[in-house]
Amino acid sequence: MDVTHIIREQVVSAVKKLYDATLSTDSILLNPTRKEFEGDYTVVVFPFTKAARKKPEAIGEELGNYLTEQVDEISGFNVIKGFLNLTISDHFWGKYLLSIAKNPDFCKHPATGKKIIVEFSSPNTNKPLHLGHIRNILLGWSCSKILEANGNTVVKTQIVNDRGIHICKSMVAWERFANGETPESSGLKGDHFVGKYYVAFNNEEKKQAEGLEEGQETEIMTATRAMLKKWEANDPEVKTLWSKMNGWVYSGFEQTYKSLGVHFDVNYYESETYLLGKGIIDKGLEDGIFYKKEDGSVWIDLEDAKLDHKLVLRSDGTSVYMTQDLGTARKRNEDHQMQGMTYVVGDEQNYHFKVLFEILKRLGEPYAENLHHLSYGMVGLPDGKMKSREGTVVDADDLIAEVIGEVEKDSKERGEIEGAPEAERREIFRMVGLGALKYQMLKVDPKKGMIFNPAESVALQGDTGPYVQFAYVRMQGILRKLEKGDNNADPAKYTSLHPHEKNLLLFIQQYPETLARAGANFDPSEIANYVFELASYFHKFLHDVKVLKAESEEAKAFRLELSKMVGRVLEAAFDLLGIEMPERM
RNA sequence: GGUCCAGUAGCUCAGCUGGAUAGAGCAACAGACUUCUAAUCUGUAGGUCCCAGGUUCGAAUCCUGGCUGGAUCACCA
Repeated sequence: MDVTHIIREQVVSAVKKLYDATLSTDSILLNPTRKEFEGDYTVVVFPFTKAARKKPEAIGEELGNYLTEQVDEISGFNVIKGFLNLTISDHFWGKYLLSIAKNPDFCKHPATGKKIIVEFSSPNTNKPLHLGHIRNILLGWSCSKILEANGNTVVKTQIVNDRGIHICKSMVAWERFANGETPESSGLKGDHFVGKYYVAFNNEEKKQAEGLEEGQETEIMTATRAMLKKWEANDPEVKTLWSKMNGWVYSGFEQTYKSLGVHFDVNYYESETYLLGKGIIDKGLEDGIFYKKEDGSVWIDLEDAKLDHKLVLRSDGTSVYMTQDLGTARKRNEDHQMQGMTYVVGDEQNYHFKVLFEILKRLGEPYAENLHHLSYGMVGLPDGKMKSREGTVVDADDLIAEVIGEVEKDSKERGEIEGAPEAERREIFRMVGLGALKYQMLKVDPKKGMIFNPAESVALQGDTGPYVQFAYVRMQGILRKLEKGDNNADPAKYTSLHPHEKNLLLFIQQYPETLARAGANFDPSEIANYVFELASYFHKFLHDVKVLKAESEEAKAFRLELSKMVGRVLEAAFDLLGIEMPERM
């Protein structure tokens, strides 16, 4: 039983008895006591002054006396100004530790029965993934894991932007310049290979544009438009080329996803969804949700939601982005019967998603009350934005390789795992490198823009992924050294807790609510910040307290159990960030 | 111009629904490995929480107005 619930309930009944005022348990302000004061939990008593008609200090004294007498778990208190600091008795903690250690579900919440679709990544098929995609993918993956840990069923999906003028550009360039070259023959990864021809297109177009009047179209661009027309007319030759080149890109993406440790449950392709949604418009017109202008275009009036008027169908009857998204949402509901959907998309589309959600609501879609746009800020480089034209794009595969290489170099200097087999060492470099990269990307609040410095590669000390992994590794090291069957002592008999030990338990106790909050806010950074703090308390604990050479068998049993529990929470929390834990490093 | 978001230490960032003397990490400086892995720990130094008002016992946090930066407001996707 979480001791904060006990305190809340007891404060409510104390206030009722002493001052005859009725409060709800969640209106009680209860915080962990700040480090500079004595105590474990602090009740803020200012809010009771009205009902009690007494000074805050007097209320604190009365409440403190009442609670210490009535509540077994509370062993003492002190009052400073309007703050009542309560001390939890040491014998509570041993019992608490055993109870959570026995609970296999401590790190997750019970099932909600809800199914939620999470859409992320959603790449174009004309160039490789870059740093911006990495943030998107990691956020999407982590958000999915967090929603799952909060008891939801999650369907991970991406919508692949596989049609349109951009892919035709690569196709035209390949036809003209490749001489039949393929990823296999060139030794290039498929997405990089196609990206190369996208660049070739841009170079050629630039060349052709020289000497042309402003507004005049280049020959290669005209050819590209013609190809798009053929694609739309289902020209078999064009479609074959299109499938071939997209196939190359997909196999490249697959590799990148694999090295990031992510996958999708379902893929949607824009080539299959871009015509959806028109039926919704027709029905919405009948129901008066949309209106038609004289030129035949269809709009929705969202002024009462402060969103202005928005086009949903062109005058020539063709779809816009919004039409397609409406159709895709409905199709997903037909496919999966979900209770909600989360879109991981950059914050430049905030307006689009506000409008989309508002329209879905007005259409009465059953999942419309549970839609969320996980909006994230752009990833910037220290010297400005990433611009593909200026070649300042940070390639995803390069970055991953660089980070792992950096870890390898660093690890060799340390020499700690030099004796391990080559395969195991490579696996460790991979886990630690990705851990560093993922943690760095996920620890900042998604909605804020972030600066990423690839030149400094990725930090390995301090507030980093490896710092947390190292805490886990140290725990594993203790378990390895533990001699089997030499300790039958009861951890609950250990009742003179070191401040670090109490601190760890107090903090572990906060994990469930942290998880719930991260889920409610769709915010992996809350998990990252939590896990860093937990690791930091554990490192301090290991520095000051001996586990294997504890002063008593009870102390040793308690510390082992505590260390294992810390390890469990660290591992579970890092799993939510998509980061693996090495056994040694 | 309208809307949305951000502004906290030299740098990168925490700070939850208003609570005590605003916190970490990096970088700098000074220390701690015959000890369960020093990818660790301890200390020093570093602040006009963008500005000005307001709300109240109390504001980095809420409200109003401004300043700065970003995004967006297409019959583009």
